[in-house]
Amino acid sequence: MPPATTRANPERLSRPQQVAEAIKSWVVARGWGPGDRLPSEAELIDRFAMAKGTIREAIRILEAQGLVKSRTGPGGGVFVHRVSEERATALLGNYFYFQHLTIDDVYQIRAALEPELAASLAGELSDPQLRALEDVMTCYSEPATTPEEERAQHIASLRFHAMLAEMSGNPLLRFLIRFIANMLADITVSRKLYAQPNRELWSTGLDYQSRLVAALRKGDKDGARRILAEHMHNAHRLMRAQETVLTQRFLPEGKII
Amino acid sequence: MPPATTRANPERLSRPQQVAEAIKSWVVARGWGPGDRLPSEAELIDRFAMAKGTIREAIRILEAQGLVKSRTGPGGGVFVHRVSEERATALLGNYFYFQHLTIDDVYQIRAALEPELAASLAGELSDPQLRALEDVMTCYSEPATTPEEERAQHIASLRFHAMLAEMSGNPLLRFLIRFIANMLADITVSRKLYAQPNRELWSTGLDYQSRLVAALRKGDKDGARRILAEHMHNAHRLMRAQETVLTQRFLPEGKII
DNA sequence: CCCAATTTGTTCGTATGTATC
DNA sequence: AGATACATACGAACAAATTGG
Repeated sequence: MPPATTRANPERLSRPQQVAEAIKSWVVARGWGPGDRLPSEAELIDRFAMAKGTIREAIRILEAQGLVKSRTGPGGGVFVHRVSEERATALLGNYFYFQHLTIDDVYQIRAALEPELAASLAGELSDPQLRALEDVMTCYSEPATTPEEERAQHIASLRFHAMLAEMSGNPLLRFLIRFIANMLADITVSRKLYAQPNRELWSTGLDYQSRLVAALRKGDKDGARRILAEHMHNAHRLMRAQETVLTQRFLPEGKII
Repeated sequence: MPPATTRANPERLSRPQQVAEAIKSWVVARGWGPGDRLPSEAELIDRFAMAKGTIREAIRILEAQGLVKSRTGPGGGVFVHRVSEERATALLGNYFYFQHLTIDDVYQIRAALEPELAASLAGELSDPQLRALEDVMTCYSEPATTPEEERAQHIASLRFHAMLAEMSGNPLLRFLIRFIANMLADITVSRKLYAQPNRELWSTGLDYQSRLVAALRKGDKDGARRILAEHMHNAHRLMRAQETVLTQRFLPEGKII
């Protein structure tokens, strides 16, 4: 059993949970991977000597974690599935739903991670990749005239960062930056009604990003790091000034960015 | 649109999934929080006009995500539950089970985050907190004589970092560092049998950590940042030298650190 | 200590939906 | 179109756990 090293805590697992854990152990022990088929419902009922409902609940647990997918029909069944980034993002988002994150919290992380990302990508990107980044920048080549437009530009700007992360060869860095960008994109900006679009946010953001792409193309690691560090510092300052608040809601599974 | 030969819309949700999403929406819309009770199984069966099994599967989905807990008996029921750090760690670990993380990947993140953590804590810790850190350090005040002992010291050293993270007021930073420490603690060190315990790892690690605690006590932010940065750089180098490999396995839900 | 009420947990039999051949 | 193989859903009954009298 997976928690063979079960903790002293006498917290018992329900039977479906036990079955789910047992199946996970099978998968690991037998080296099964994405696409491999688990025993059919009927077989599982036999092997575990449990009722159909119990087995089905176990499958649901694994499915909710993103570890399996099931298909009906002949040749169907339950299959091991690589946990998707969307699922992982949604599940981790559930955790932070109950934490109170502030703008400061989020930007402390961004300020630490994103410059590192930029440095690691400098000189490593292909021309199509660099052009793809420039394409996103065209979404905000003109200053926004309404708060709605500005919000759309803000999201596009976050997509720029998510795309940058996507190009990293480090899966951990990639996930973390994209996760944070998704959280920020999911924010509703609470702003006084008379507030005008922030031209400074637009112009400095655009300036930073074009300088960044230039540094990336040149292979200037230190420059890229420094530019993004400044960018983060500035974005943090401007976000705070706008009294942006992080609203608490469950992230939908579909990715925004 | 593509002909019928292509697979049917994969976005279709099964009924239990629909119910689970609907319940999540209720919780958010009505502002329910941890401890609040969901309608009973019987009520849900009525409201959704679905069979008991279907409703139960929906509850299981929410439970697998760590969002609810259920209790039997009078006064029992299904209750909204704050997603625990352990659960979030296990769920996110499932995602990285299918990614191939290298030591380099992990240390790129540690090198970016941990110095920032140290700087933010300098001068902010109470005497009991600083003493707690020093207590953990006593676990490796003597050099290890066997590979097993060295492994135990390595884990204790990771606990030091996890404790440090625990003291941060930033929930995001706290989670990320503890998550990574847990992953590293879960690693099995694959080492040639004739390899001797690495005295250098021990002595430099101990030295760094005591200098760090001193800087934290003194409130020397820049010093703390620099010490931890050097520490990470060195640990990275030594881990690579030892040909440590990241084994892929599902993290058990119980926290190691 | 037992009993009764309440609520989730489990079982079984049957029927339906869906994809493949 | 029909047969087959699989998951999906339903409903009624029973079991187990917890609380309070």
